[in-house]
Amino acid sequence: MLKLSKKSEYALMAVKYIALQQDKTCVTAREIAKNYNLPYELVSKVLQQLTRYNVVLSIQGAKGGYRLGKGTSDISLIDIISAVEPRHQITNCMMEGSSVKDCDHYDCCMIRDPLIKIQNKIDNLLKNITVTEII
Amino acid sequence: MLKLSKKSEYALMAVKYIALQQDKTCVTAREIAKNYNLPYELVSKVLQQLTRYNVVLSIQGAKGGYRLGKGTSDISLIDIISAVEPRHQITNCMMEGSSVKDCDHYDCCMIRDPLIKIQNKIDNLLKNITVTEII
DNA sequence: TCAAATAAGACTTTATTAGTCGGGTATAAA
DNA sequence: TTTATACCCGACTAATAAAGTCTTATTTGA
Repeated sequence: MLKLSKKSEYALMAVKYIALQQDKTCVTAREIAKNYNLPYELVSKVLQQLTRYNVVLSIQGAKGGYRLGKGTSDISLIDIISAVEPRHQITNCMMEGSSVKDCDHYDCCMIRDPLIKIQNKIDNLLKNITVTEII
Repeated sequence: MLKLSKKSEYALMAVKYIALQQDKTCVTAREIAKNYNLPYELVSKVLQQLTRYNVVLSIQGAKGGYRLGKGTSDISLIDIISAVEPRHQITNCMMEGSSVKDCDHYDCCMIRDPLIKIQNKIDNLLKNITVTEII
């Protein structure tokens, strides 16, 4: 269905929000959730995943929160989406080390090559849009 | 997750299969299902949807089956995918006539415009690949 | 020490996708 | 005119994935 998950949407919103508040030392998950009326737990979870991939960095404890891990022009949309959606591939068979076990038609599949090309094009598309462009 | 549905995969496989058998007057759903070991009912359903959108045309009755509705260079991947997956948009809010009811953050959404641009780029990508290119 | 914040994972609910089934219609050929 | 083969269509079920909730632990500034 080529549909973006809520996680990805929330991640994009969160990163954009943080990017727009760069004057502050950091921004809390609660603030983002409140501002956009999103479930706090999910926003929180998404930010934790973004932290693991260094898209944002976290400051723990009271007065803690999140700030960007790099400059806005160094964060591409693929960084954000793949952080929260590690298996964002359009089909199972194009994941790292995929094989017959991921697909009943691995051997006879006639559409894998074209799909891999499409996957690469979509990835490039998302790679070429940075946070700078969306703020 | 930007993942393609099985329906779309089967549709692509079916169309490619038919395109490769153009010497035959038509190809049955059963033949396609057997050849790729796909569930017949699903292949059948997918072909019916492709028929509605004139991607293929159906010949009813005994000795019936399917053949392409247009030339291979006139069928793009977006034709095939949108036939079986009418709501293939990356988010709900970019469907024809979408409004506040489709999204809790329609009014305050800060990422809609960039996402619409991405949607358009993906659509163009799929529009520019025809069946000719994948056979 | 306390309050506010992140971290992490288990769990539940809901939505979507995938697959199945049954009955209907069309048509070539015996 | 009967039969076999094939498309047509919608309802249903099962499986999977996404979305959301809850609980507990850890960090740290005041």
